[in-house]
Amino acid sequence: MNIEPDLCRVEDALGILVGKWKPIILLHLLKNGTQRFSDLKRSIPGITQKMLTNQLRELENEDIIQRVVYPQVPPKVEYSITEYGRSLEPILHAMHEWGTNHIQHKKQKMNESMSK
Amino acid sequence: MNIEPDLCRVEDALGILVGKWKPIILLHLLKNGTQRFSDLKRSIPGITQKMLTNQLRELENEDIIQRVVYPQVPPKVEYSITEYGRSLEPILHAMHEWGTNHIQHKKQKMNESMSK
DNA sequence: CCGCATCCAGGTGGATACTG
DNA sequence: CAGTATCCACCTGGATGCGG
Repeated sequence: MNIEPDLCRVEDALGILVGKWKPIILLHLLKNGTQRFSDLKRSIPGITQKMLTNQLRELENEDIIQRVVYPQVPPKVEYSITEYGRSLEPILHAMHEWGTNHIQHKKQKMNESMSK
Repeated sequence: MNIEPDLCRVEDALGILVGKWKPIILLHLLKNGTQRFSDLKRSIPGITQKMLTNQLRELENEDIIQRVVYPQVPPKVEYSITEYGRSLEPILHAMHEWGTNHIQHKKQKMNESMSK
């Protein structure tokens, strides 16, 4: 891994995952496969239409997800992870594992300082 | 990996890495070991004292780095990665690899759309 | 040498209303 | 059903100056 600012690419990966709803959107698409806009909206409590559209566009621009429009009334738009997008899965998984362990780690620290 | 909002811990890991200078700080400490405040400041072009202090504090609060103050004049403060903090290294490494590949992927997409 | 306080610009995300 | 447009509150991070 190169640490020089111009050669370090950690930020590039980070930038794609960062966004209030991006991880959860990706996890839904990874787990459930192709989903309609309304499916995602229903599955993600609290998200607004604006933000869902916004985050989906950004992921689409990076070629992480695919958007398919069916020209019909009422409209139907399906989203799915691209083959390329799947390459992010190990990273998401590693972060989930680490995060889960981190919760435990913090609890321990808490207890240690309590019992002083 | 659990996808339920309350059980998904991707955000927890992400939150620790997110911050304009956190990845670069961590990479410096991982690569070079213990560093003084002024060492880090010099190694990271563009960072201000305020932000360096700020980001170091946040990492310290999560037990990722350790801060040691030598009570002397002029002051001397050393920062280093904790044992626990090292558990983030695989994730940073994976993100760097992915990011490096992503640059290539984007170039390909560029060329494809150019030659149409 | 290291850190804090203040002030401020810009970006991110939420609420709401409207369109094909 | 899916998306756009507008307005606004908040947060992050940059500039600068002071202090032990």
